[in-house]
Amino acid sequence: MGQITDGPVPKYAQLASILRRRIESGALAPGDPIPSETALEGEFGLARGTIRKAVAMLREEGVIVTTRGKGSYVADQNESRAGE
Amino acid sequence: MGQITDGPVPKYAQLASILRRRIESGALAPGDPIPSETALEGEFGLARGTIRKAVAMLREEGVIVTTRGKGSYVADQNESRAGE
DNA sequence: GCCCATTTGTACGTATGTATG
DNA sequence: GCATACATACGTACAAATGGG
Repeated sequence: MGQITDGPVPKYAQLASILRRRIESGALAPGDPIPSETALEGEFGLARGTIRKAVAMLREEGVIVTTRGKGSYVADQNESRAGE
Repeated sequence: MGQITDGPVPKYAQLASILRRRIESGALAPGDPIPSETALEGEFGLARGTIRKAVAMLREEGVIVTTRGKGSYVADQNESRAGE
């Protein structure tokens, strides 16, 4: 479950989908921290650059908010979402 | 001597080799402190992240022992070494 | 106990090089 | 050429532990 597979869909897009589902399902609630890039590296066996691309997608969607030196957190529902 | 060079060998691996030699040669004896990360930055002109990778290698080899807030020290010879 | 400097630990930001399809 | 993916490397920020005064 939640495994990244080789195929036509880029790994970073797959990871973004997995994290997005965790949030939409409520497994990760607003204010909750997203696993760190290092943790996600270990969990999915991806390079950090790939992790960062996935996280950047969610950030652009307004799903998460990132603070340098601290981490990424699930955004509040009424937070502004780009491109909506 | 002991300089880090550009090339196929990663800088963190080069630094790990240099420190390992200092220990194996006796220049650093069991119980002796390893220079702090800041000191190694200055001595070798490397970023802290690179220093930390080298030190992590030696720690995994069981060559040194690290305590947060104190520093890293040359391990005793009969200290357990992973993967031996 | 409290401050403070030092040191390690953790985390994100950015850039570059290599390899592959 | 371009996007993907990995690895290396440097920079910056925040956090926690240690020890001295």
